[in-house]
Amino acid sequence: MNLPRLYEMMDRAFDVEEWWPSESEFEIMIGAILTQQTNWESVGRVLEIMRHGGVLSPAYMTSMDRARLEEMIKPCGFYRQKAERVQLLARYLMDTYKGSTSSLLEKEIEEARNELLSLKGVGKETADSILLFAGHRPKFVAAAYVSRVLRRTGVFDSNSYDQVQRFVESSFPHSPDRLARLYALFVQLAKTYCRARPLCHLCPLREECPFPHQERK
DNA sequence: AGCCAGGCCTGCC
DNA sequence: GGCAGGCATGGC
Repeated sequence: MNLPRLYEMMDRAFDVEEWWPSESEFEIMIGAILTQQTNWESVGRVLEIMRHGGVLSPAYMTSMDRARLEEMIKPCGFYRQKAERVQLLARYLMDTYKGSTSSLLEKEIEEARNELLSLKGVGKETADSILLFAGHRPKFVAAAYVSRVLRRTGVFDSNSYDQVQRFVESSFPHSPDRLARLYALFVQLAKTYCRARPLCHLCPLREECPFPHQERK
């Protein structure tokens, strides 16, 4: 098995259009933090409420009362950390770019990445998600799901974020759209059928599924 | 009734 | 550089 072939198989089996729905770059950035170790459906509900409340702008979020922000974020878990971190991000955008997200996202990519990484609560996966989905920049998100799928398919065996990222970026045609789609496909496959308890018998890849049909763990 | 979720930070080695 | 523990709510 190799990566282009795995991509074609997953692409035929899954529909990942509109996989990261959003109305603005800032909303994607906030969502990227809220979704850390958290079910996306919970995040979507919170974002919906925020959108409706007119909260989703750097200026407004910077000025918001912390306790009120925490209450809004509570359903996503880790709400104290996340409230602090989204507010720090908003404040950074205000102080550095007058609230313009594109000013950050359109900078030279490694420079933008390093700035994101310097923010509290923004690690590699979150920074790369923001660059890829909000900035449409060619950065692959080497999430845990990705290395899990690559290992089980025998395509690439490493748990190192940097190694997995380098592997994908160097062995796959990497326009932003393709990288985003590839990432979405990995997550869609892994979260649905290849967790701790594999559901291979339900997987739409069926006999084409490259995974060993494990029973458990 | 547990286990898991579209991670990150800190502290330690 | 890697690893353990903490962070917290909600869905299945």
